[in-house]
Amino acid sequence: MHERLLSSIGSKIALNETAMNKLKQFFIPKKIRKRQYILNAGDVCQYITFVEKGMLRSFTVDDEGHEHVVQFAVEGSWISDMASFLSGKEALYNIEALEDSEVLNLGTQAMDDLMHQVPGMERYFRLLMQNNIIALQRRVVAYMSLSAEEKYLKLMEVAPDIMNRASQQHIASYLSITPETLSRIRKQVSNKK
Amino acid sequence: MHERLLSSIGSKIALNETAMNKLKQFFIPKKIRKRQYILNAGDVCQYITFVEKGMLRSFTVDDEGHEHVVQFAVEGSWISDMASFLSGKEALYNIEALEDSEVLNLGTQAMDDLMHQVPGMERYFRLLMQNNIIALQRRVVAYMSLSAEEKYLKLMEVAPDIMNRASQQHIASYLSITPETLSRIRKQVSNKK
DNA sequence: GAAAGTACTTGATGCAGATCAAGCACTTTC
DNA sequence: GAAAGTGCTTGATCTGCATCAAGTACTTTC
Repeated sequence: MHERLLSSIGSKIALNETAMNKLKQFFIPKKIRKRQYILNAGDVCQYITFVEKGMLRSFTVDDEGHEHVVQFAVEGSWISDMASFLSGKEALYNIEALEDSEVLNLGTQAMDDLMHQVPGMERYFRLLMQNNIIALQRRVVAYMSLSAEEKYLKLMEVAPDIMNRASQQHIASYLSITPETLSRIRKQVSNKK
Repeated sequence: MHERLLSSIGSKIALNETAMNKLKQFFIPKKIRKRQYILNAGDVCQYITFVEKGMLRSFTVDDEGHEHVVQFAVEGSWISDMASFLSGKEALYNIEALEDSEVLNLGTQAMDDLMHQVPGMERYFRLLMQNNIIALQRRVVAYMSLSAEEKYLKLMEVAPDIMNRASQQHIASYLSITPETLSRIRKQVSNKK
């Protein structure tokens, strides 16, 4: 149940057997079923969640009732409403399982303790955050400079796994285009070859 | 020359006199003039830069030659091409001073040493990165769900200082709209009152 | 296996914001 | 202080993608 977690952390910082065993204890394992929510907008986000198996998405619903996918999380990645998790304020995002999934939840206090008690964990999280920023900046630039088709092709190139596993609606929402447009783009792209 | 830096760090972690003095030594102070570049796309980004005074922007130029402002940095904030700084690969962004400015540069090695030698700095940077992520996610959602006018009003609300100090072109670029559209929006908004 | 729900496709139409173009105001230069 | 450069405004036109609408295919339910 913790293989992915340990290999993710182990790839960035050195971990001995003792550290590994200690580490595990801070996390709460949980199985969630497809369509199940682990966070509802308006609640306070209690955990930062590591995905061992399956796939989740975070999304907001705007004033017109349109959904916007903020993030997909597959095996080996983290998901949360960080603003809410860190501040204790109401979450803006919902988090929903897109497949039956297994996750490891880390609470606020547990995260603090973990960083104090297991050497290197502060560093691990810093590196994680850094990589996250790089990815987010790229996404911002993509939204600013690319057409619908270009965004689609770029995502295809960067995250083909997501393209295969997520529904077209959700991919469209992530790219910030309508499902209709995505459908037309797909047709066009497949005709070109 | 280091007041802003020390107060920024001091607000997130405890710093005694000794730590403060030690800290300063890792940074290279530099004065830059308006329009001067401190990073050119294609070079490797050597520093993460703290702004003591003035204002800078990072931006990319796309295939059609259009500029896109990724970030504004005013007093008390950091700016860099993080992907390049961390990986040693070619930078995608340019960084340019929008006013005469004073900055403190932190090199890769210096950053590492700083985190090892001054307690709490690892934590400081983690917190910095976290807040950055929250802001970036908000920006992504804004791009996805808001109209040009709404994005303008939101930025006005969140960062009125930037609206006053940056040129209209740069603000338009940051909002990912044309200067013409921004001009029209401004007129509209001022008429409404 | 009929019925209802859900996901994707395809077509017709509309619109927010881009592009193109020209003019105005202010600032820098020598 | 004339000339050139730079930034903002305003108008006319164009366009990529959204919206609305209807149809098809596949999946779930009992």
